[in-house]
Amino acid sequence: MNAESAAPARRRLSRAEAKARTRSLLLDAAARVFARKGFTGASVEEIAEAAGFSIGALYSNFGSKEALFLELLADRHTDRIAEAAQALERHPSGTGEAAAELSRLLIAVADKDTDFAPLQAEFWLYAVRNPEVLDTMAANQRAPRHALEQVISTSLTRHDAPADVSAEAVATVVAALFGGLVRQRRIDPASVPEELFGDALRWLFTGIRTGAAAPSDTDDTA
Amino acid sequence: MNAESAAPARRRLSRAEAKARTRSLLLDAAARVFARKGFTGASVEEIAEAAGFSIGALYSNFGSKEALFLELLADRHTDRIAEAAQALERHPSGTGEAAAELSRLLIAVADKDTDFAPLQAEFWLYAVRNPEVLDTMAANQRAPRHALEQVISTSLTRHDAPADVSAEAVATVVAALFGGLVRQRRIDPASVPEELFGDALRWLFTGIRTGAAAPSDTDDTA
DNA sequence: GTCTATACTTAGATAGAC
DNA sequence: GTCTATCTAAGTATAGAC
Repeated sequence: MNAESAAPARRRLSRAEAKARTRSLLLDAAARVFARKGFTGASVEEIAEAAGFSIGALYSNFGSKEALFLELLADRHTDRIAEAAQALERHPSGTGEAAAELSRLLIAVADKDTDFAPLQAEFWLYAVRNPEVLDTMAANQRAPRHALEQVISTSLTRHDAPADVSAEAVATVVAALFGGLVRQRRIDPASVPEELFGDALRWLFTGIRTGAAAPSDTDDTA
Repeated sequence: MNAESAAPARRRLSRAEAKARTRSLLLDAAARVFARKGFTGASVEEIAEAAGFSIGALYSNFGSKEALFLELLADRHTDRIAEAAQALERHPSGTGEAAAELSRLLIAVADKDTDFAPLQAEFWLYAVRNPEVLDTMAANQRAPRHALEQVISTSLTRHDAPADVSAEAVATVVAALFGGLVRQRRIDPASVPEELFGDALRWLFTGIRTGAAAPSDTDDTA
């Protein structure tokens, strides 16, 4: 029932360790409460209670409610896009199995990790309303987005895609589609069946291989 | 400076007309303030002031802040998806010009109508957190989504797309991609250049014509 | 039908006890 | 390092004047 029995093989926690643990628990609780109530709707009292601490403990670890939120925004932005990139890497052979696994990932995120999409929406809204953190958000995207871009890049070259198709553009499209479909599934699950994301990816990559974008580049001259 | 000079050829407003006008102005102001501050962050005082009225006038027209928000959610949900469908209808010939016009629409929505995406996000968050309005949101989507579906359906049959590709599925993908790219452009405009949406649509429809989704349907038997 | 003044509630943040 | 008590500000909603 006490803290010592919960720790696996560790002695009593040092002061620094205890504080770090409190911080971590507060951040976890904050992610849940912010996702469910929104940034302004969430109260520091509710966050502190959800973590099992008092308001005072929260303010002893974070300067303000906003600072707590910004720490989440900067640190815990582990985009599910990174997982998508890993899923693609696991299936270098054909696009069929990769597409199926990405479909499963989308369904899992939408249906199981119910706090994910609302928290992302809160981050996005905060960034749009507070332009000073726009860079932070863009920076957070960079790593997972780059991973996705790399996987897509090798896939494009292997399938002899037209040279004018940039992996960055495709990665942006895939990520946007992922986020859009996750949201739509929360509104109307029937409209986003399990295989839809995989089907869309197959359509997309087949179309890219066929070289559909090239003709548009010469439109200006006509 | 007074109300009479503003009205074109109309006499003094009747009581009912004046009240309807007040309601309309309050709804307009509410849309702006909710988009900029969020549902919980917006105060009825700020909404009333933005409309040029007092708090009392607001409560004389709406039962509560929530009722005002819900009226916006139900009535002013004129999705930009409907415009996308119209843009597609204007170019029945080839996909090239239609794709270009949809690209322009996306850029216009993202860059000019800066309140649109945040307000949609607020609606979505509210619906996710208050499941009793999920049906309302789904119902709001139906009309514009159906229009988009019809345009896509005729386009699919004209181009001899595989019969197992449903227009509903494609419409969902197009709408999700639209929303996702609009949001991404607000975070990092450079990552969503003007032609990206059009390129993605060309890839998508080329891939569909090629019949890329068919093989996945027989996976179960293998 | 709209405005002014106000009652009531909640939430963010701080200070001092332990 | 965390908790209890409290101060202060802000916001929803109402009641009665005009």
